[in-house]
Amino acid sequence: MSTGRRAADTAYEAVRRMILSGEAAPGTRLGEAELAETLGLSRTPVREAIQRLGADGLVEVLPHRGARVVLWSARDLEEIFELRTLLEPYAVARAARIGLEEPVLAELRDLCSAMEGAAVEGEVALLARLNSHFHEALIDASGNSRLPGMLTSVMHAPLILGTFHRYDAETMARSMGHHRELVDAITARDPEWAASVMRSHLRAAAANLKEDQ
Amino acid sequence: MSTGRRAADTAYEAVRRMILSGEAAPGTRLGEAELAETLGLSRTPVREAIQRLGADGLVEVLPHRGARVVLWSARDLEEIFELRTLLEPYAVARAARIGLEEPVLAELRDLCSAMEGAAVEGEVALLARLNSHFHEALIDASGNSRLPGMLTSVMHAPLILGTFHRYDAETMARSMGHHRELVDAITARDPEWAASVMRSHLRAAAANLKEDQ
DNA sequence: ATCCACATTATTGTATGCAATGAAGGCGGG
DNA sequence: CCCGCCTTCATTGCATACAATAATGTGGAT
Repeated sequence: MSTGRRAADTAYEAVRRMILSGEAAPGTRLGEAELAETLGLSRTPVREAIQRLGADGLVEVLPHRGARVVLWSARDLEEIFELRTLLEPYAVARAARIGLEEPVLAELRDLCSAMEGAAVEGEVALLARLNSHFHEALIDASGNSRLPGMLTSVMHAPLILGTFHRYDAETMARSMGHHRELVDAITARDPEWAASVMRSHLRAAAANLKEDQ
Repeated sequence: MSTGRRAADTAYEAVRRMILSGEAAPGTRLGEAELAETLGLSRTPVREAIQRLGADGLVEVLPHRGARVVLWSARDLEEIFELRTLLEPYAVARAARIGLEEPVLAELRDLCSAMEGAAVEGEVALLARLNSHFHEALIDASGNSRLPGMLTSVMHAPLILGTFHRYDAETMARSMGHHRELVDAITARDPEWAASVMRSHLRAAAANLKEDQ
């Protein structure tokens, strides 16, 4: 990935990072002038960045009224997990059918190990990041070049972060187990197996989210 | 839908229309200054419009090198139809489960009639427009507010247009039949039926596309 | 005291000028 | 004659000034 040298890219990444890290909480107003000053840029690239984030579904832009970091309702989470339940099993089934190169499989296994480590240490933020990385890698491996773009709007880390925070030890272990099983299913080139595990993985996450909110 | 009074909206709709109507053919370069002059605006709102179209997947923007109307490869079509085959059956199943108000069903039936008329008259462009409208209505009826946005990038009329152009009389009649059956399945509140018909509808379209390219 | 109208103000939307980047063409060397 | 470098040019990217809009606060009337 090229470190975009355009100011608009800088702004995009900076604001995105603010949102994903939680520094800019949901509902926060994103004033163009304020951001521009903070980032040492003019309003033009900041404006472009905000629009892009709007297209990503991370901020809500109202004409003549500025932009705010989106607030997720219970219904939003429900919708998001339903769409993921539809698309991600498809992605891993495709990946399993195509078959992945050994280096890619190794990378996935490494991510599993790293996630297990983070889970044990209780480093939830790191875990959320690694988890996103893992899912993104699988989606990329599907061979459908449109899938990653389609899922960006429903794969935002704040959601996942919220998910992990609520996990007890058993649920966490189960989730980590799903990851391993997923890689094994793909390695075995069994699309049905892979898709089923992914469905379980996502429904388990959705159930956990539902139960306490 | 409000007729956006912002210049950026005007530009967005104008350029979008150029592309969807075929006035701006795939591969056409979209110069900011040129468009701005044509539309009687400055480059700023035109730029915003182009970015939005880029997010929609209608134009390809290369840093420092401008924007072009996207060119669809056979692989792109394959990917698109696979994703539609995943998402649209889900949408109609949901619609069937929820159940639609009679006025909505009536509107869908009217669309069927209008499409049948256009098909008989050979008005392919009109048919494509009505068809898009029909599918969009179904997607909106799914009750998942994220689905429409997700599908915009794969529901662009030029593709559909190309599809209808190749249809012979029998294939066309079958396609129109699918539409009617879809509405009936939803009216009967049978999710499985609705989803199956939609899958057939889309696979038939994909097969037709494949066969002659 | 409450409500409405109006002026004020903060912020977004648009235009324009300048800077920076990439492409094209010409010039010189091999 | 062909290849590579350098200059030139068109176009995008960015900054800033100005215009338009919506929110806010104030004053007066009921």
